[in-house]
Amino acid sequence: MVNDQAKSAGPVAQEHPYPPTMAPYPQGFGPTYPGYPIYFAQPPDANHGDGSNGTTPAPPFMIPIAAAPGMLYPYPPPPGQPYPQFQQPAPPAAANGPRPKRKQVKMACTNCATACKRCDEVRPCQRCVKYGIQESCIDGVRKERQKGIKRGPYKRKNKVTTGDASFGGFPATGGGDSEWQANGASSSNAPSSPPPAPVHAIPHYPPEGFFPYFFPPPGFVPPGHEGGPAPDAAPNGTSQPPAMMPYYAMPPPGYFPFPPGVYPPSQNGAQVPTIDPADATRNASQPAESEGRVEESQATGKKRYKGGKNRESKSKKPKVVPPSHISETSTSGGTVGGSDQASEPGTNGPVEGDDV
DNA sequence: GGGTTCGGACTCTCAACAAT
DNA sequence: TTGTTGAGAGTCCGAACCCA
Repeated sequence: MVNDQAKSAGPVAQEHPYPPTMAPYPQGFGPTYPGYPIYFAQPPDANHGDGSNGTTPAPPFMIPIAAAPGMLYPYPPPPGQPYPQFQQPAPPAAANGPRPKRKQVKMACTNCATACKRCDEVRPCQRCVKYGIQESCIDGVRKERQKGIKRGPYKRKNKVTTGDASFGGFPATGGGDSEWQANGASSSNAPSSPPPAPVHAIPHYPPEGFFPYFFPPPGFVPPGHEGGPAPDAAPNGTSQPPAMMPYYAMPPPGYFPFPPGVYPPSQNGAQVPTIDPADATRNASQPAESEGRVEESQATGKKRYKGGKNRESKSKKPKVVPPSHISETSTSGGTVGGSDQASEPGTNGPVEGDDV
């Protein structure tokens, strides 16, 4: 069964409203070329400088690369170091890791909220456009949080004194600053079981202000956060990548980005499509969307609804359309689109204060 | 087979608390 | 005053169900 995203994977779905100025990566950089950043503020195009020397600043752009999972390459390997070869991530492996956080919109439109479907920030949202109900695609009204609710004494959690901030689901483990784990997977638990295959899934967005960096070459020991070598540096100079890729606010010593205009040519000249960062996040962790979700659902032991058509409406979120209304609208044919929006308030206008 | 419904997991927000 | 906690409120995944 295709889900909403899959169903909308047509032309409409391709028109992501963001990033607004995303431009295709200049042709000439093959999809397998690993030496460049996925996310550039300026494209490494000889025709586009940084704007400081009279060249035309190019718009921000981003490219997906077929790099090994967990690898981002803002900087090419140092001289003499070959570009590593990668394989596409194995979907099952990604499914074993913790699922990425689901990103929600700030406020879903009334139609999407009623239908419990994904919305987006723009109005009308893609879904409403798809179903031709953009007139009713408006933000709902968020209820005021009740004030004055007495809350019990809070239990202070043990403060983690490793001094590390965790970047959005990528907690640094206690062993050291550079001992990162993919998607928050802990390296300290499950000591007896063999470690899972290293899934170098990394955040698709490095911490703000940081640049992702490719795995150091053999023998390269990045400086630790406190000056010492990173504990997870590849021992004895093997090419075994660390469990987690470090981020560098600046290129590490000995590694410098190419100046504008002098990036090496591509290896195969294939065109690289642009991607939506949001989708990138989703896709990276869910290479095969349906498969991953099935597994994740099974893994979480998610109970699923077993009711019938006359099941009660959600207790948590009272629906604005009573069953009788659903039946009425679905049979009257007075709606446009004929989708799950048929029984939505969109056709009758937004129902505000439905639960007030 | 495609569309619809909606249970419930998941995420976000922010007031209540706790620490300083 | 600042930082943390945790529950309320909202989003939306995805399986069950419906219908042409």
